[in-house]
Order: sequence, then C-alpha cells, then structure tokens
Amino acid sequence: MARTDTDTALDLVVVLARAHNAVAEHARAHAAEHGLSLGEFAVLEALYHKGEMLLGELQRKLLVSSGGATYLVDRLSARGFVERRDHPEDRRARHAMLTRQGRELMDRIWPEHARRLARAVGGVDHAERAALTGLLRRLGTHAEGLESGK
Amino acid sequence: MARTDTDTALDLVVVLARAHNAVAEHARAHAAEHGLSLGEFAVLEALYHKGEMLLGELQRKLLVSSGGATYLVDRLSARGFVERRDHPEDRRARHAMLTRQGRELMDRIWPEHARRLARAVGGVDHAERAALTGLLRRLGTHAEGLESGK
DNA sequence: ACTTTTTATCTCATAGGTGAGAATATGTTA
DNA sequence: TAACATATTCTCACCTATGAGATAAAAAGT
Repeated sequence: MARTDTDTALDLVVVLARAHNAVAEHARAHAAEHGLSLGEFAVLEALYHKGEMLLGELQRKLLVSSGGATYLVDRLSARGFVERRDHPEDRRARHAMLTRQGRELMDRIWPEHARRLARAVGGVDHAERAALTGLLRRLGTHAEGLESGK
Repeated sequence: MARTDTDTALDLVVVLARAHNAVAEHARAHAAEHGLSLGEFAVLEALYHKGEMLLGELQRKLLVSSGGATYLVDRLSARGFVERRDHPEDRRARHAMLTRQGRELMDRIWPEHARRLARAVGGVDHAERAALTGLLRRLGTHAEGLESGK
C-alpha cells in the first residue's frame, strides 16, 4: 500500500515530538539538579545572554503568557536571582535583570548545561546538524506563519 | 569569532523547540475546536489506531505520568468517548477502549487533523521531509538512550 | 484638552499535569 | 505457605502555566 504525503508528514510530526521531548528532558533534568524548572532556567538564560529585558520581551521570547512571565520572575526574585527595575521612561514597563547572585549561578551552571545539550544532540554529526537546523528553521517559520484555523 | 560545535548544537536545540511548538500549536488549536485538550486528543488517537490499550501502555506512549493517564481516561469516560474494561487475565490491569461515540468522533475529525498537520509541516518538501525524519529519528533515539545525568 | 485605543504588567480562578504513596494483584523464592 | 519483590492503577496534595480581567500608563484621534 502506497505511502502518501500525509503519511510521511505524520511520521515527521511524531519523530519531531519525540526528539524534542528527549532533548528537553535532558535540559529539564539538569535544571532540576539546581532546583530550577525549565521555565525558570529559560528566564535566567535569556537574561544571562541578553542582559536586562522587559517582561514583555521575556514573554515573547519564552512563549509564555503574561501571567507566566510575572510568575517566573516572581519566583526567581524571591530566591534572589533576578530583580525588577522600573523602566526609566515608560512607567508601565519593568525590566527584569540578573542579580549578582543570578549571574554567578549562571556562570557556574551554564557551561555544563550547554555541554549536556550538545551531548543530547550528539546523535547527528556536525554537517547533519547544519542541515537539520536549516530544515527545522524553515519548517518552524512556515508553521508559525500559518493561521491555525483553516 | 569561530562558531564551535557547541554553538551549532545550541542553535539546533532552539530551532527544534520552535518547530515543535509551532506544529503542536496547530494540533492544539484543532483539538480545541472540538473541546479536547492535546492530551485527550492523543488518547483518542492512540486508541483509534491501536484499538484497545492498557493504561500503562497509554502512559508510556503519551509520555504522561500514571496519574495523568488515569485523569485523561477519566475525563474522556465522563464524556462517553472512552470506556474502561477489566483485563481478562491480569486483574490488576485495565484496558481503555473507544466507545462507538468515540470512534465516530475520530472518524469525523481525524482526517482533518491529519490534513492540518500535513499543512503545518508543509514548509519542507517531500524529499526534505524524508531526510528530516531520518535525522530526527536518529537524534531522538540517541538522546533517549543517554542517561540524563552525566 | 478630552476621549479612546493601545500597551504593559499584575491578579486571580482554574486547567492540566506530576509524583509519591495507597491499594491491589501477580510472580518469585526460601 | 509465607514472605517478599514487582507490576498496575488510582488518590491526593501540589506545582506550573493559562487566560480573562483589573490597573495603570502611554499614544493616538478628534
């Protein structure tokens, strides 16, 4: 029986989900070793690499809801890794930025995190990785561009 | 400044997550149109294509906790799409299976679901899809095989 | 100026899922 | 048989994130 385009598309969706889950699990496990959820780690990582960000920027970058951004920054503030700062010109807006503690934490754990992710995707070699990244980028961009209805 | 293997690995992790999220969002939106969460839809789909399954099999296939499997089957039972049935030989175990209603629901909505997923991954053509699927399968298998610690 | 619309964050009720442990059944071993 | 280990589902307390609405500020329109 002939395999249709739809069949191969569904296969792709399945392996995409499995691959993502497997990689995310490594990230989750490492974050958990330091008492952080994946969302919390993602906030720290974003601030670590971009400096300070508006909550709304965090929200869009991490693909969480507005309530979610508030929640994550609250939790990290309570533990002293992040602090809020009022925006100098727009009084609606607030920055989130790493505290010294937060920066030290990331100095300590980020290299290992990166190493583990590199190991997690180590099943494909350098050249394959480049091809895979290109195809996934195109796939993602296309899927994001479609209206979900239709 | 030279891009290291680690850099390309991190790029891959990022686009993998974005691609997966974008595709999953289409699935989520379609399931929601029929009042189903993604987890609920996944249960129906599994039972639709595999016939009846033990709750434990569902749990492993859907990557949810034992509590999660119970919860999902509970909700679908309450709406009459799924029913539990005792296992004939192992009295610890229970099957979940679609009711006639559940089967009719899936007859009605599955083709459209498949069509939407095919559209969502339509950014890459047939040949690319085959390559992508192969690479992702290898990536996922490798990542699943690694102990999360180390 | 005034009104309206948009933008940014926060609050809160709730959905959805986790994971430890209970309850029960089965399999294994002294 | 008794004791123990393992397997399966279910219960329950809890965690994380959502989304609608509140609040407030800024921007745009009249």
